Amino acid sequence: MTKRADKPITLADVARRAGTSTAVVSYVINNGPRPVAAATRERVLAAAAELRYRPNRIARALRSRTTGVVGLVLADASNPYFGALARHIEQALEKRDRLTLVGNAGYSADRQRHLTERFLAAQVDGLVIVAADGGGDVAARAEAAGVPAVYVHHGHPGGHGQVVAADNQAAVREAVGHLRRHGHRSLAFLSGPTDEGPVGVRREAWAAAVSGDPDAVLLRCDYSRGAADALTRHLIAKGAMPRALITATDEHAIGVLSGAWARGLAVPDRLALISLDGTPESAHTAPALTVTQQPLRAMAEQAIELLFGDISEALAAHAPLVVRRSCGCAA
Amino acid sequence: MTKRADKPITLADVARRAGTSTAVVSYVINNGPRPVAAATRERVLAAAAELRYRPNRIARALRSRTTGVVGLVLADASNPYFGALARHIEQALEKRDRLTLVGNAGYSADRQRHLTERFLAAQVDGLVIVAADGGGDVAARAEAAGVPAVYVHHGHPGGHGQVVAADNQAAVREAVGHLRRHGHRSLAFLSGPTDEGPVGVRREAWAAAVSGDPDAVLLRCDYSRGAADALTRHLIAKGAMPRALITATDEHAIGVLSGAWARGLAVPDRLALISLDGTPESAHTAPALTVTQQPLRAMAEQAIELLFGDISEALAAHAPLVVRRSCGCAA
DNA sequence: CACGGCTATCTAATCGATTAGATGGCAGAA
DNA sequence: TTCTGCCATCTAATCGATTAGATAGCCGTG
Repeated sequence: MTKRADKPITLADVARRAGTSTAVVSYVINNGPRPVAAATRERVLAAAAELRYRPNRIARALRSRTTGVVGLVLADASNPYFGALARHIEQALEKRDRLTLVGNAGYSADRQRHLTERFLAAQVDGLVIVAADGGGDVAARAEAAGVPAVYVHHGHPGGHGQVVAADNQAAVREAVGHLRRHGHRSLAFLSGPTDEGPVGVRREAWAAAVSGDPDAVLLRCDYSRGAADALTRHLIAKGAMPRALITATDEHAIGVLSGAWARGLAVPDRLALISLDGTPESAHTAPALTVTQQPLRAMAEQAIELLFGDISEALAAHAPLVVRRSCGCAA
Repeated sequence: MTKRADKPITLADVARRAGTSTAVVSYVINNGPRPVAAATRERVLAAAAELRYRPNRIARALRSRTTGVVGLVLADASNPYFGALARHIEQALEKRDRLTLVGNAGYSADRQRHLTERFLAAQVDGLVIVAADGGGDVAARAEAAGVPAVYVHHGHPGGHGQVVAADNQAAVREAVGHLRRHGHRSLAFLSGPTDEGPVGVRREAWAAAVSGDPDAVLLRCDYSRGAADALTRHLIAKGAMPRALITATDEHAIGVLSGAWARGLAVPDRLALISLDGTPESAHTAPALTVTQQPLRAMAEQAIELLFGDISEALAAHAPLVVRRSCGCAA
C-alpha cells in the first residue's frame, strides 16, 4: 500500500467540508476583511484542522501582490562579517514572518544587478543590499519597480535608498585614542585597495585624527587575509613594519597576525593592533584582538524596520571599543 | 512630472503589441510546447524587448506548480564553515537558474522543522539541509509532501534522504599518519559534546586508528572557539595538555590556538595540531593550521546534482591533507 | 404588516501564465 | 475542383486565494 503524495488541500476543499463558501473560509483564515459568525468560524477552523489545510502562498501572492519574501543581495556569505550580518537579517525577517531569498554577488556590481533583477522578477516585497564597496545603484532600480530597498554596511554614494551603518568615525576616534594612551605617537592604518564604502569613511576619520602626526603611514591591500598576511611579511622583511596599526577590517587584522607570527614578530609587544570590525572571530585569535565592535544585530534590525517603514531614518549606531590583548593591554 | 511605478507588463500586453494571442507569446517565451512561425516569433521577441517584459514568476509558479526556488535549511550562517557551504550551494543553484531561500536553524531540531514547514508552504522545488548534528528527519517530511531533499555534511541517521559528505574516515587516517610521522606516539582528539554527525564518524575513525596506543586521550567540548579556548587554558593549568592533538573542527582548532597563546604554550613546538575541516580560515591563523580540507564546493555541487536527479548516489569525496605549520612541518 | 437597515453568506471576477482543444488557411493528392 | 492533412494560431479553462458586489434572512419600527 504505497502512500502517494496526496494532492494538496485547497480552500475549496475546506469550504466543502465546512459547508460554506470559499469566501467565508478565506475570511476566517485571514481574520478577513469581513466578519464571520462564531459558529461558522468554528466549523471552518475544525474542517481546516482535520484536513490539515495549508494555504498556497503562491496563489495568495498572485492575487494579493505580496509574497512575504525579501531578497538579500550579499557580497559573500563565506566572509564571517557578512555571514553574521546575513544571519541577523534573516532572523529579523523571520520575526516578521518573512522569508529570505539570498544571493552572493561576490564583489561585482554586475552580479549585484543581475541578482536584483532576478529577485524583482520573483516579486520580492523588499530588498536588502549588503555590499563590500562599489556596486551599482541597485536601490534606484528596485524603487523604479515599486519595491523598497535598503543598504546595510555600505550604500551607493549619492544614490537612492537609505543606508544603515555604524558610527565609523566615532569608532576610529576611540581606537586612535586608545593607542595614544598606550603611548604610541605614530599610528599606521591598513585600508582597502580603494577608498569606497565604510572603509573609506574609516580611513578619513583616521587621517583626520592623526593629521598632526609627522609619520602616519597609510597602508593598502585587498580585503583578504592572504593579502594582509603577505603585506605584513613584506614590511617586516623591509624593516618597515609600524609599531602601532589600526586595520580597517578583521580580515586584515587576522592576516597581519598570521604574517607577524610567521616572521616572529611579537604582538602586542612589537606591534600594537586594533581592528575595526569586531566580528566574533576577533575574540579568539592569537592574541585576541582589541576591536571596535560593529553592532551587527542592531544594524540588521534597523535595516528591517526601515524596510517596513517602522522608522523613517537610519541613525548610526555606536560601535563600542572592546579591549582585549592585541593593543597591549594586560589579560 | 513624477514618473510613477508603471504597472508591470503582462503577457497580454506583449500579445497585443505583437498582434497575436497570449498563447503564442507564451510559446515563444518558453520555446513552448508548440512551434511558432519564424516571422511571428520575431515580432513577439521585438515586442517583449520594447516593453521590457519580465514574466511574472508567481503566476507561472501557480500554474505550472514549480517555483524555481530551493530552500536551504542552514545551521548557522555566521559559522564560516557553514557560510562557505551556503555560498557554494547558492552558486550551484544559481547555475541551474534556481533561487535560494535560506533559514538559520541554529542548532535546534525544532527550528529546523519549523523552517522546513515554511519552505514547503512556499512551494519550494527542493530542500537542502545543512545541519551540525542531531536534527529531525526533515527529509521524510519533505518527501511526504513530494519535495526532494538532500542532506549535506550531516544526515539524519537511518532516515530518508541522501547524504553528501566527504570521506571523513580517510581524512582522519591521513591526519593520524602525518602526526605519527612527526614522531608522536600518543594522539589526543578533541570532539564535540556528543558523537552525532560527522564529528562522530571522525572520532570513531580516530579511535580505530589509535586503538593500539596506551594513552590516547579523548577530549570534548562545544563547537565554539570560546569552549575550546577555555578547555585549553584549563588543561594547560592542570598540566594535562597533550603534545599532539587532532581537532574535529576548525572552530575547535582556532580556540585551542587562542588558549595556547594566552597561556604561553608554543604551537607547534609544544603542541602539534591538525584540524579536520580546512575552511579558508585555517590558512591564516597563527600559526597556520595543517588540515584535512573538506571539499566544500564539490560537496555543494554533488548535493545539487542529487537534488535534481542528475546522479543517483552520493559518493564520499576525498578531503586532502594540506600541510602548513601547526603540525610541526617547517615553513 | 411592510419596509429599511443590518448581518452573515454566497457568487463570481480577478491576478498572470500555461496549454488542451477548436479553428482557419493553405498545399498536395485524388 | 474538392477533400484531406498539417501547420499556425486563437479561445478559453485552469491553477488557488482574495474580495467586491449581490442576496437572503432577520429584527425593529411606523
